[in-house]
Amino acid sequence: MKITEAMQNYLKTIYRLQERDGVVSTSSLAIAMSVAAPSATGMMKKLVRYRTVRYTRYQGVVLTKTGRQIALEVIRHHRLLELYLAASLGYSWDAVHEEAERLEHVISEDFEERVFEALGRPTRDPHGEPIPTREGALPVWNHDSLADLEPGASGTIRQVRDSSPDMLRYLGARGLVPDAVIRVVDKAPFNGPLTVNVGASTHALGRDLARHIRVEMRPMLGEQE
Amino acid sequence: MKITEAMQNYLKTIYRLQERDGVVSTSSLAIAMSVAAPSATGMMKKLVRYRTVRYTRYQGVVLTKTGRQIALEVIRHHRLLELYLAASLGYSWDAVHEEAERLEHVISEDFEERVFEALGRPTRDPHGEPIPTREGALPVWNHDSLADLEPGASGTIRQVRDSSPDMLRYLGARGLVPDAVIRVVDKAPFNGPLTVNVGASTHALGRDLARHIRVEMRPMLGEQE
DNA sequence: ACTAGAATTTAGACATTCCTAATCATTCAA
DNA sequence: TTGAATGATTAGGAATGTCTAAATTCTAGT
Ligand SMILES: [Mn+2]
Ligand SMILES: [Mn+2]
Ligand SMILES: [Mn+2]
Ligand SMILES: [Mn+2]
Repeated sequence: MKITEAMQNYLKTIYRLQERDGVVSTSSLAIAMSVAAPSATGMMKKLVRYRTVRYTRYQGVVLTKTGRQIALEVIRHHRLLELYLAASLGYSWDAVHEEAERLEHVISEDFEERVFEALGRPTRDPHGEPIPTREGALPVWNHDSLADLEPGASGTIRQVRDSSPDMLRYLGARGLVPDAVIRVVDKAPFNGPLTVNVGASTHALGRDLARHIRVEMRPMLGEQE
Repeated sequence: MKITEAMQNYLKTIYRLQERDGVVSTSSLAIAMSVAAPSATGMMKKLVRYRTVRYTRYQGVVLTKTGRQIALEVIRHHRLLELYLAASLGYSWDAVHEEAERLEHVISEDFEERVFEALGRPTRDPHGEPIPTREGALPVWNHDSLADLEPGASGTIRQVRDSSPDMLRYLGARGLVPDAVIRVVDKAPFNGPLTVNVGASTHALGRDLARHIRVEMRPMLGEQE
């Protein structure tokens, strides 16, 4: 009754898709996992045997409580590792994901605990994502997407959502990282770019980029009428 | 043409047995790998296709140059990881092996390099075993087994050879670790225990234990007649 | 309500790595 | 020199995780 690495990856992916879509379809899962649809169907049957998902033919899957716990355990490993690689081994934030993706399945609980303590019991990873607790609790934040802010709005970047290393490098070079204070100067119409202020500099950001950035808004001054 | 984790483990084990025995028999390999003999035979055929071993039916195997390089690469990962776990995460020397055994197959060359530098380009692991260089060079030391020393002999412990966590804990608690200075006080006959001096204390060690300890002898005083 | 097209599942296959049972080769001792 | 014991290989099969091709089910548009 061992949870294999493949099973862990499916559970982790189902967790992510379920957050986004509710019930998870076989095809969306297959695409997210980069496998053919029948592979996903086959794995669903296996995950049912392990009581980690509820699955109805042609109707998609959702995680059981057990499945969610396993997913969160793997996500905890992943995010602790990302932070450890960045903080203790000097990895850049665009390089941590790939390495953590393989390590997450092989570290022991002892390793997890030592890293957790070495990092000072952190709660967020280098991209600002919350780190699940040992008990599998995960704070749900609902920050605004930078793409939804209007000119004049300002706040603090809280998360830069999973994106390509290239995009992360681009954003990082411009100071668009968690905890940076940001202000929207302008927002061009027709899905045009946002002009934003970060620190001393100003940047034009396409909507695709802006959508990946989550901001905790500061209440706007002079809006209290 | 990917070298799988199973292949890496076989190559590593063949390397170790070849150092000890020369040509490696299927059965000794199977025992060392904790698999049935047919599994070892099957893997030999596969390793031949990858040109990592030379194998003649009923005659055993030896590594090719390629096979040896791969084995040393994995051993480098293993020993760097053992040292890193001990030095940077506070693992005790009896716990590092198990964790390194799984991590060694999944770390990147980048991770290897960063750990190597973080540790100050080390040359020996927590058990005193030499760490192969990036290029796959490995110094061959020929230290004496503590079991072979005679009363009066003294020297420095250089290696404590692969043994059980229990044994390592026992030896560690008594200061019998690499770089410790040791002197043989007495050696009981009939395969009896050795009485040794380490630091300020004296211990009686059975031959089985003593065989695992490798010592660099100091030339004995007053032996120059 | 039908039906075409999309989504999903089933069928069958392959690569890995391991196993047990049976067969074959080697070796050593009489 | 021969045959029994030991060691090694072959034969056949299971589990895992993937694939393509074919069949099935669902869903929307008419
Ligand atoms: Mn854990
Ligand atoms: Mn992350
Ligand atoms: Mn390496
Ligand atoms: Mn070691």
